[in-house]
Amino acid sequence: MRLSNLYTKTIKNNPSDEQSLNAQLLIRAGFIHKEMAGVYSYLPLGKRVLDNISKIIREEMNNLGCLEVQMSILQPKEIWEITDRWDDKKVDIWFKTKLYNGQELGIGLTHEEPIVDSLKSYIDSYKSLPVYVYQIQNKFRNELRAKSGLLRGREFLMKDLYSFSESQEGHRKFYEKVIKSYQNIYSKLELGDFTYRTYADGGIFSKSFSDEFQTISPIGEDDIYVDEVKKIAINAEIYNDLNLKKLSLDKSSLVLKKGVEVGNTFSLESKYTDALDLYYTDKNGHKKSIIMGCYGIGVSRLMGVIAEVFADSNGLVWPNCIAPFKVYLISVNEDPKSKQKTEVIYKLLTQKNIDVIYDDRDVRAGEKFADADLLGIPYRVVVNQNFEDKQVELKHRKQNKIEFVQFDRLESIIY
RNA sequence: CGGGGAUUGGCGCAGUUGGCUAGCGCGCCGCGUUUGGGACGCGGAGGUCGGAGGUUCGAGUCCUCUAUCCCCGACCA
Repeated sequence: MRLSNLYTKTIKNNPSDEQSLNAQLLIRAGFIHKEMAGVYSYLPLGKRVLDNISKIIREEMNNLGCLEVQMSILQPKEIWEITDRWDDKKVDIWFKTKLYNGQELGIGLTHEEPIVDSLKSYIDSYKSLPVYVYQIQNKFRNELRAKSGLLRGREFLMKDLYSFSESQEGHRKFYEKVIKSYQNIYSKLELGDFTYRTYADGGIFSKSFSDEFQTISPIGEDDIYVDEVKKIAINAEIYNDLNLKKLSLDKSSLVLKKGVEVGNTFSLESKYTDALDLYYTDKNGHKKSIIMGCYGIGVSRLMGVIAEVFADSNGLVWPNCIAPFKVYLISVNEDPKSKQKTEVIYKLLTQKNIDVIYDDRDVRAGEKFADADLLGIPYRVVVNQNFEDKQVELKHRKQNKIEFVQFDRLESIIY
């Protein structure tokens, strides 16, 4: 993409209506636009990051044999009344609306009820189980207080996976596979070293713990006790002697930290499936309950967390795999032929399917460097006099040193 | 929902004890000089001060109500 083609632009001042680093930088760099408190639009650059994160999650889900669906945002109230989750006194974060005929509708805040309800049309026998189905969609929650930029919004992108198993053993096995898969996702996003599987309250439906994935950051809302050796943690909400014993955690090796919940997995037993009358018939012809699990990852929240934790004083720093572009290509004005040469390189890189932003603006080099840094593009390539020897200047966003490499080698360095 | 802070061109801000044509920086447009870390000069465009009501000869400055945003707390299937 040519920068001259990008309608967004960077700004030097932090917006006055945002305190959190992630929102400040993402707005300054033109990744997101604030519509109202807790509601953001994703601009061309931000959309690419969001899609790249989704892609990584999607790959992992597909590897587990999960199937992606797109569910409706508008929800009929009847199915929610069955599980007693329609009443505002029970679930106080609903956005609701009405048809002209007066029929009440909910704006999807989660999708357990509708997915279970829809499966009734297809699941009746043990032969059709298990079912693993996921969605990556916007969810809407009327939070009393939106905060921290992308970390707690009223409209946000979320991946939710729902599993339906015929037995506890089957469920348990799959559940642990999802945990593994989540760990892969956080590793790929370069958050692995400081994202902890964290035991948390299982909720009213479950005797067991639920699992949260908490990324350590001062901006986090959760207090968690971390065992840095065992690489697990326990949420302060359930921190007590009994639970420590259950989890064989030793008080003396736990450190209190702030965490951002970037994922959550629940065992739901058969609470929703029973309630909504989704059963299956086993080999012996007996009607049996279906064991359900749900597994969420906040995609837009992850974008905020990553922006937040990797940023430096010059701006954003994206991990390679989710950066909106891999290369920020710059021509310099001191060399009169630089622009022509850069055009050539731009075309070559593009042909090789490398995502590159070509800063073709007629501005001074310093401004381009500053923007390259602010946008957090992993590789900066500058074309100057050295190109006569097929050399271009290469700089990694995360490092300060500049190296000169043969143009042909770029492809092997950039991935 | 309780407490605190904020709201003035696109963005960030300043506006004395109410006083005459509401300023500054960034950005934007034009011309010129520059050209490796957000250059500089000159010339422009652009705001009626979140909204409503009130006090006053006179309100961005005072009063009342209200909306929105941020932070802390409560809350977070």
